[in-house]
Amino acid sequence: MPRRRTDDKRQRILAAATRVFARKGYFASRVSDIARKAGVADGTIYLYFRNKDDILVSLFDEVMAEHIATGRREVEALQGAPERLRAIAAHHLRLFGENQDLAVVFQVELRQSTKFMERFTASWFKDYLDLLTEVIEEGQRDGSLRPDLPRKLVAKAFFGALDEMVTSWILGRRDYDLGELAAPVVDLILKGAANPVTTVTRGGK
Amino acid sequence: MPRRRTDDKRQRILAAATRVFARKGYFASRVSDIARKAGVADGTIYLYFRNKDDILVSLFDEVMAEHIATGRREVEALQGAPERLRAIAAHHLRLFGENQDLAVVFQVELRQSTKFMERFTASWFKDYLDLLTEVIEEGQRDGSLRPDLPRKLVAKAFFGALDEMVTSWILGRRDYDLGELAAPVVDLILKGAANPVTTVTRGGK
Amino acid sequence: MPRRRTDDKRQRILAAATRVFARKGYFASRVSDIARKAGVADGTIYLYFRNKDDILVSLFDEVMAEHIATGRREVEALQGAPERLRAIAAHHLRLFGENQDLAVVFQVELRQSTKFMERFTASWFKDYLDLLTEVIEEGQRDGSLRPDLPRKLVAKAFFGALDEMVTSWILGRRDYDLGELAAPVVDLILKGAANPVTTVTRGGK
Amino acid sequence: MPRRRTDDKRQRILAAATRVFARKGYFASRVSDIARKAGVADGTIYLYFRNKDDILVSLFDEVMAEHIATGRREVEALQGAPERLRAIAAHHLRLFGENQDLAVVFQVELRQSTKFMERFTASWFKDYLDLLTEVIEEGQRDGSLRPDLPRKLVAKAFFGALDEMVTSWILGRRDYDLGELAAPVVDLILKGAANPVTTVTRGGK
DNA sequence: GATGAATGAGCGTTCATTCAT
DNA sequence: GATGAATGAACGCTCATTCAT
Repeated sequence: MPRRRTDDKRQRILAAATRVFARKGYFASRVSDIARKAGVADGTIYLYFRNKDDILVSLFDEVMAEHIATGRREVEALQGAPERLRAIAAHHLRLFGENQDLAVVFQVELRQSTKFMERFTASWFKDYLDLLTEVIEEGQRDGSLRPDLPRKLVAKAFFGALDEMVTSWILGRRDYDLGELAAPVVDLILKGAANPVTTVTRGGK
Repeated sequence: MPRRRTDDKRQRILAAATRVFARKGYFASRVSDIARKAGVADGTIYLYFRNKDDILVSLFDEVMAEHIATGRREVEALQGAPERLRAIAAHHLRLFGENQDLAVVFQVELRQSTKFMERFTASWFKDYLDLLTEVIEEGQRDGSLRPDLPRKLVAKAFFGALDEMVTSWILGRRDYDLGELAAPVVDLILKGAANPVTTVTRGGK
Repeated sequence: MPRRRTDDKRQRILAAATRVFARKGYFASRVSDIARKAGVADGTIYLYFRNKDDILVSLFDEVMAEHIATGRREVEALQGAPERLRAIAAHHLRLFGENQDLAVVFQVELRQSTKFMERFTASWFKDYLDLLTEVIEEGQRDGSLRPDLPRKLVAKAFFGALDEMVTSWILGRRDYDLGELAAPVVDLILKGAANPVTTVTRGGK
Repeated sequence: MPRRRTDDKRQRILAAATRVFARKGYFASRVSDIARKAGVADGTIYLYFRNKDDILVSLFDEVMAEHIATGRREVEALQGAPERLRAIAAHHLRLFGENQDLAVVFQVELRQSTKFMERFTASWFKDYLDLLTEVIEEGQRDGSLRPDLPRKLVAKAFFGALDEMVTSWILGRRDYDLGELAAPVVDLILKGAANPVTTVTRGGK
């Protein structure tokens, strides 16, 4: 067995875990299933991860760290809250639409227990919400967004809407392109579902 | 210990299960924990439920059946999509705000596996989404809602926003009233986050 | 529910137990299965039997007591060991051939444990063997049977041969008449499998 | 405790199981009893056997495979059906006389359910009966055995007689040598229990 | 570093038996 | 006598983790 540069093995284990968790669920997945799929011995897993939980947590931390960073970079390259929210939504939906196993793990398996949920809330979710809140705050400051809505609430609602798109898609037939929902979702969140014509007409009087 | 006859026992088991699941998580909860809390013998649980899964599923089915029915009744008593959406949001947030253990079970424990998720998606969630979709459809027909947005997408986004309010609240300090978020969430979904002033500015000449 | 003369119930339970044990095996049979088949409540069983074991043991004791008595009576009506052994064999094979459930219980279920085996050895089997031994002893005394074979051994071999006929039949397709094996088995035990012609012819020369 | 590698462990488990099953009976024996006696952890049992049933079945299959092979070899080294039947009987009785725990398992525990019985009938018992039937057939062909008796019936009666010797011995005080019964049993089966002198004399007159 | 055999704690579920009615 | 709801002890098996090699 050739000694590859370490860490190739770590990646193989994470990739294997993503598939196995997505297909069988976290609890039903055996550490030995992951080991087999990764082509390593059971014990080897424990050279790279503290325990089974740590695999799930690491999987999540590493994937998310990268994608948040990317998201933040993209956002900084754009001007205006609407444009930025559009970019974030597109990024979010594309990420999961293109990595279905990851989506399942993220939308379902990661939410097994308050233990994971709290961890995820405290780390990645907080960062993500902060990013959204900053964008919204800026939008409120520059007048593109209504100043009377609580920023955090808007951020959560925006996330909730995106999150539900992903979950629905995961649990359904997945026979449409998840990424294409970005535009209408952002449109809804920005302009609202109410008919402006009516309002404007009346107001225009 | 007296040999009771009927199914106040069933209710006691469900109530005990709600507490135990909420505090320890579904997997970490032992059937014997539930039995002890309900004041019955372990075996008695199996006179009322097929197995541990069945407790969770029944818990969910029974609570939700009632609350959907209530929701639908409330909706029918009101006129206009905006009013109705407001009622649904208030109902949704109040339900979980007032039953925190139930909220934890519903937001976290029930979503831990695709098995439960799919069940929940196919039954209660479908009904709920249908209710929302009908309300939205009516709103589009009577002109109160924009006709250019896909109804299902609006329904999902609306649900997602509410769902996220509950989850955030559950995982946070719960130091505010969940029910009071109904108004701003509905306001956001109806009017949007974008600043109508911009539009008005043009009109404001 | 009419109060039949007691003991009809006991018989119904025993009959039900015979069927249930034969079909599912003693261990896999539930007391509640027997109760259902007998048309009584679970608890009622315990008014007639001490416990599950006691059902099997009673079943066995009662059936066997009768059949040994019958056997003994038949034997006493006949003259000569050969005739008597023929009658016993016919009786034995007919009993089980005509009561297949009983045969299964007797050949298989009753032999589950040394506990049952020892009980059965000490009671019915001992009586049966005594009967056989007496018949053989008489045969040896009156010159119809070889005096040089240990009586008990002949009795056991005779029983073993019959027992194996029943067991084979039970486990096989049961597509022949068990009772018809009585004649050849007795013929074998009496005259032996060796070819007498050869011996006699040569010796007769 | 050192981590051994191979399957002296398997043998230790089988040996332990034989003792435990013989002493407590199959059902009353706990997997943990076997593990303790074998000096391994409970879980280790399941590295070598599928489940508790598999231990019993394997025990049986492995022991019997060897002994049938030995029996067949012995038979082939001898001439004439009588000689061969004598060898088989001696072998059979010696095997169990010298392995009392095995005898108990074989005569009692293995016969506790039609499940095991059918398995045993279909495999080892069939082979054994085939061996006997072949020997008998040859004897009928070469004139040493009566041609008018059904071969299979003789084989079964022979087996039944031996089997009963073992069972009686097991359930009794075991205060005689089981192997020494081979000669009289074979003598009985070959020459019969009837008094030939009487018959021949009278008939010869 | 890598292996994988061994470990043993842990638990859902069954079902014979009891006993208040 | 009869019922059947309730009891709770009992156990086979799994699998995350360890560690001698």
